Amino acid sequence: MSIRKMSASSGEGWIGYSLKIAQHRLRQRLEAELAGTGVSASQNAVLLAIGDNPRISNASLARAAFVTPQSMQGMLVTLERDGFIVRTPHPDHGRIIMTELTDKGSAAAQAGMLAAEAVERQMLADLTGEEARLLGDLLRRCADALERT
Amino acid sequence: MSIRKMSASSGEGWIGYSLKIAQHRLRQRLEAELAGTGVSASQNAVLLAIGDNPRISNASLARAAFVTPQSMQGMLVTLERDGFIVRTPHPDHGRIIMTELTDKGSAAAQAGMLAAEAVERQMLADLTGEEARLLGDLLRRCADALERT
DNA sequence: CCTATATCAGATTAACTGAAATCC
DNA sequence: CGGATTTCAGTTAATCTGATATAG
Repeated sequence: MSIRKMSASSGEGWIGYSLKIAQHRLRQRLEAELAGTGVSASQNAVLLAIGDNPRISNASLARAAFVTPQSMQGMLVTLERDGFIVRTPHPDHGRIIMTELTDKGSAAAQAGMLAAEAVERQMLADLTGEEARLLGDLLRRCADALERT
Repeated sequence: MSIRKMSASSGEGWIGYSLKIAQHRLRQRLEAELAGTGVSASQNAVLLAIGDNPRISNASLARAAFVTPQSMQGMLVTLERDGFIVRTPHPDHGRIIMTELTDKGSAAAQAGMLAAEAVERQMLADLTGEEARLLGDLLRRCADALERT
């Protein structure tokens, strides 16, 4: 019952497939690298975003991550429950809640940053600097092309 | 409460980030394109794999998709419930169950194929043929590099 | 006995829609 | 009133680990 080829329609030829595989492996490697820190790859991305934009609101975070406010809300609830962030109401604006990293969150973000760097390095290990730069450029152009309605 | 920049650690500079965004948009566009067919992008990938490998087993499918047999099992249960596939025991081998597309499943796979082609075309719209070929090559080399333990 | 296959049970994560309350 | 923000409630998809049964 071997896998004969997975040819034609379902696979290898498509660049979209290569994109999916590369991203899948990148995520798996990052999850493995983050195993000790107690945060997932997704949570790590959120922590890094908060570290760069202290006191950011849930709605802003959601927009930045291209998800609904409800989805981001779910992640923030978990991160707060686990002590990585604190959320305090905005002093002036009654509805907005500011999200900041705790010490634990900062430490996790720091470690996550190193993990992300290590995985990125591994991913690009076989590419020249020029090839890496080109890859980033091509990916951004693909993302832009996909955004057009 | 604008997003000022999302600079440094959390974003734009990283190729891993560009990879994630490109794949995210690709998936979103494909989901939109598949909206009428009643299958998700993940389900579509499974249908195409079955179309290419009739009578494939769950375990083989799982290996091909890099997920656990349990995960694939869940997808197959849903696809069978919705009438896209039929699963019949292997005549000789008692344990193996063969998965095949129904007429409905074949039609969905056909439509999904066209949708995937359309989205791939849009993604590559701004790239030359040579650039597209190069992108595929670079992505495969990244995926290979990430596979090394 | 060992391996592969299928499946059940349970848990988690991350996403969604819909609805409601609150603020500016 | 309109738009933005937060949050609750419910749902779904897709993943995981662990345990079980069976076939070869």
